[in-house]
Amino acid sequence: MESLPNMRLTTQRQIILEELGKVTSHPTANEVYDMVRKRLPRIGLGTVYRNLELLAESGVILKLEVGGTQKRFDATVEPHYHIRCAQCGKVDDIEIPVQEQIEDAAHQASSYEILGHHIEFSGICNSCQQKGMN
Amino acid sequence: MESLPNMRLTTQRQIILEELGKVTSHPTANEVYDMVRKRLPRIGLGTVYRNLELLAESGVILKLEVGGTQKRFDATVEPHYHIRCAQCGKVDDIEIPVQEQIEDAAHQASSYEILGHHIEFSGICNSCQQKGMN
DNA sequence: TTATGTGCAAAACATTTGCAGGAGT
DNA sequence: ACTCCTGCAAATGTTTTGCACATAA
Repeated sequence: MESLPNMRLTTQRQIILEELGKVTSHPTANEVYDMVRKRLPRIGLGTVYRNLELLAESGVILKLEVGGTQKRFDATVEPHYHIRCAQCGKVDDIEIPVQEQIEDAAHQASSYEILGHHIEFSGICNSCQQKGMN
Repeated sequence: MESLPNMRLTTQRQIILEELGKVTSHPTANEVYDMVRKRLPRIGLGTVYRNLELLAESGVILKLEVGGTQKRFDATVEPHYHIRCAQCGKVDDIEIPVQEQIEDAAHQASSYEILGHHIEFSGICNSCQQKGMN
């Protein structure tokens, strides 16, 4: 989990990490591609996917397996939960305490070796609530 | 949420529902397709997708947006949580009490209108634990 | 210098959709 | 009859991969 183990510090890697760090919006790979392309116009989408995957594997970033058709990425690796707008698909952090004790409950209830958990709320975001008013 | 509202009771629909009801394994669309094809060899994969989608929309079945690349489907619509094997991708139910109160916490913490929540544990299933021993 | 990474394009998957013919009600 | 539904195949969207060249260490 140290930073960038076994990995060269390439320009592409660096800029992907920087751009992901700038936003709180949990972008998809394609959105990261768009952000990065403004600074590195010749970068390939494949490179973005490869790097996001590698960075997630080494724990530098988080790969979110939330609802919807695309994976999303998050520069914040500390445990936290998410809420996803059922209307527009946007994903935000939700600041409620991490429920460590439910992993004990899970351990009691299951023969799996428990590694972790994630809570995803679904709801309607502010701007979709607005739009729904007319 | 009543059963099959606004929907014709076609053979395909009926058998998809029956087959999904037989298993507790949260199959993917493709797995449902394989199950159903044994009884209806000429059914199309598109039909399976269309019906799973429709049945999920009307609340007759559950569409699980869990980790992994494929959506999974569940004949049990009562709220419950899942655990996914980090190794083989298998998804099982996990029988811990539904944490209703965290939706109140979420309501306090977010400007979203909260609709629901889901908890997904990750772990290593029995048979993958076995395999890991050698 | 050499293993790792990149750009590009093609391939691989998962899912959706258009359409002409078929079947519930 | 009159919709709604199906099978088929093609299209779409997302992610992965092969390969020749480039580059960080």
